[in-house]
Amino acid sequence: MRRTNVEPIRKAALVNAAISEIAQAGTLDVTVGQIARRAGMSAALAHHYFGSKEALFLAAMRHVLTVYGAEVRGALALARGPRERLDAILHASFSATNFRRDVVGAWLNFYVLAQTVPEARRLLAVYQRRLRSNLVAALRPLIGAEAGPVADRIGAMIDGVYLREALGQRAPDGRSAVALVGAVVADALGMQGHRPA
Amino acid sequence: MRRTNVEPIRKAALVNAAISEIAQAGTLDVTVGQIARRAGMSAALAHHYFGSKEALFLAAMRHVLTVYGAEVRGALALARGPRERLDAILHASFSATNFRRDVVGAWLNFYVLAQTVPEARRLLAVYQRRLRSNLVAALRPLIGAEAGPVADRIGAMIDGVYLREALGQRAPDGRSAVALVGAVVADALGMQGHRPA
DNA sequence: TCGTTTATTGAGCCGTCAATCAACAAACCT
DNA sequence: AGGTTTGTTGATTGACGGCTCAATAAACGA
Repeated sequence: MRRTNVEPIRKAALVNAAISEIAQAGTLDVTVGQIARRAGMSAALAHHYFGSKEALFLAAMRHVLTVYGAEVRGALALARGPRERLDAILHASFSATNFRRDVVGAWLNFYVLAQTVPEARRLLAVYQRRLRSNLVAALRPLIGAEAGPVADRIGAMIDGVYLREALGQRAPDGRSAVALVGAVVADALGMQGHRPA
Repeated sequence: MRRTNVEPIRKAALVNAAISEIAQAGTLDVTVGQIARRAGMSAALAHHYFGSKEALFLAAMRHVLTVYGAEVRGALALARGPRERLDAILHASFSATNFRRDVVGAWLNFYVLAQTVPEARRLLAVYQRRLRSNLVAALRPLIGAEAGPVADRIGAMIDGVYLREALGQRAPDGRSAVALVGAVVADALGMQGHRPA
């Protein structure tokens, strides 16, 4: 066995470079060469490690989803009670690591990719299912049967805030994003009992 | 002067074809040739009328935004009172013409385009400003100073529902989309007086 | 009829980019 | 040292797509 196993290092560098480049130029214009240069190696090496441009994109997407998932799980583990679980999900979604400009830009491009590439579609579907199930689990003790519909609202809201951030001219602000979604959550919880349906 | 001025006809055909093709393949893979073929003409003619691929994309984007804007204005003209104005905006946003799969797909790609092309960014910014100002105008008589923040929530919610629809496997359902956003609106309006902040 | 304007296209140039390959470099083992 | 595995790249290829252009067809006016 080699002493320095460079493969994972190279792959990680390429994945990070891909995220940045994709966010900046879109999957449309970004070339393997650009990504490789940013990662400090030749285009040939990128092909050597990932085989194809598409495979590299999917790896980048998996990485973003993995990091996000890990952060959510970590925050949930510390939460005591349903309200804290909700807060944990929101804060993880808009944390400094996930709510960065380039990551948000990459997300947007992944959505576009998902319209064509089945594997990308599958990955996004997994993310959405997990998010929904986490939300429902936290909401159920608070509002019972309403948990499903309310989870759908919050989920759409999170995606919407992400989408808008991709276009915003100023740097992403996790705090205000949490406040925005948090208001919807508070409304939905507060309405319990005030209205029949 | 020619009897039949084909130019506007050709341009409209190209714009519609572009929307469909973009939604299906993304701005990445779609070629001018594909769009032109769908519109029933040669790629050379598409270049003749629009000059460049990017100009064609922007024309398609303008068309989508124009149709949407006209529909909102039309619905607002018929509305009596703030509540009906809110409903009018929602229904126009998710009407059968705007909430079609290919149109939603095109929207998504326009967002990506806006990350690189300044003119696309400008167009999206105009759309967002108009939507917000319409929402605020309708909300102000109902909730006063809260109109601004609530409009931001509803706006993000609409975008989020659009985004999710682009990925959904079943056909877009305007009714359920209106219900989703409508619930947030109802919550926000209902909360008036129940909470201090 | 004939020239002029308008509409349209096939062919091709030019550039780009994903992917391949053969060769080189370096670390390791024996 | 010699050989083998691992890491890396420049050069090349093959394909493709945006865009141009010269040429054709058709509609019109005089």
